[in-house]
Amino acid sequence: MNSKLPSTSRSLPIALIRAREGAMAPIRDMLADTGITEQQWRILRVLAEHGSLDSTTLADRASLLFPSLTRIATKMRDKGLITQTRDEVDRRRQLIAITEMGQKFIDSHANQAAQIVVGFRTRMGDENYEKLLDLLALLDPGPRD
Amino acid sequence: MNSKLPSTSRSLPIALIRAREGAMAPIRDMLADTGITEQQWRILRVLAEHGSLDSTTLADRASLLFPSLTRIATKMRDKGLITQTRDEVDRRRQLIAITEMGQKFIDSHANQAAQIVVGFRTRMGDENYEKLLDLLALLDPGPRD
DNA sequence: TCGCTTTTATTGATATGTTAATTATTGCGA
DNA sequence: TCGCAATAATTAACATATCAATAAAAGCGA
Repeated sequence: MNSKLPSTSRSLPIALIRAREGAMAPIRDMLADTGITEQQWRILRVLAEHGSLDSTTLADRASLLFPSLTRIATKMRDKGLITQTRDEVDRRRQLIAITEMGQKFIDSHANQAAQIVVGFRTRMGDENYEKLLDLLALLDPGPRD
Repeated sequence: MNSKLPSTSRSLPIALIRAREGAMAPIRDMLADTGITEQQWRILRVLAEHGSLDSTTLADRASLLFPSLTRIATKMRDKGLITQTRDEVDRRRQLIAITEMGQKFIDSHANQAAQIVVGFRTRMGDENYEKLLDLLALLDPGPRD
């Protein structure tokens, strides 16, 4: 038999997927009917926090693959949420910044988003919440300068 | 400003995504060039563990949405990895079982997959590993009852 | 400067995620 | 039994994930 393999109920990848579903559900609810997707929300959050960023850094911070970012950014630019400008020094590079409209969207949902976080902290306990973030960081592969 | 929102570097959803990337990377490497995707591997794993299952239960155990399962199952049947049979009592339902070919694929990769798990346990420490699974379970939204 | 390599970004092709609409059965109450 | 709500599965439509291939610009050594 395959007693070598752990039960799928204790499988780390599956546990991570299910946890993500649970963590994202309230945010998904918040974004429903706004026309903003989960990934677009992440991009706006990162830009609001760090200001203008080059594409590579933005993709890393928002945990998106580059090709995904390319396509999402095009849509967000068309919707007026971000701007894309060529780096005049290195014309291969591109700088992405949040627009006033994008910032307004963040502002108008900041309270609700913060409440969602409070909800999880309350539900799990502050200590567990912090511990979980620390343990997850151990699995984090990417370089986060 | 948005000091209400946590830094994206301590964002639970982003941490979960990045952790999943880290956890899946070795499995992705293992499956590369086999023609079996990550999701197909999960389905085979669940079927090998539980035997024949109806679609709804399978989707839940493999953490897949129903429409995704429909498409993936069709491909897996065409490849000879699983079988799909109508429930004769309730013709709406469908039973899915692993084939001998599917089981062989599991068997031929069980050792390698088990080694990957050992690697993570070693890297994080057994105690942390178990603790992480317990904490993730707190976020699990649970089966659709 | 020329040619080659590297880096950055886009595009292509396929698979999956996600919600809504649709179809096929079943179950149930008037 | 008829009609309709509920369930299981599929299909549609769009967005994203993922890897491969390509294009464009920059860097670099002969």
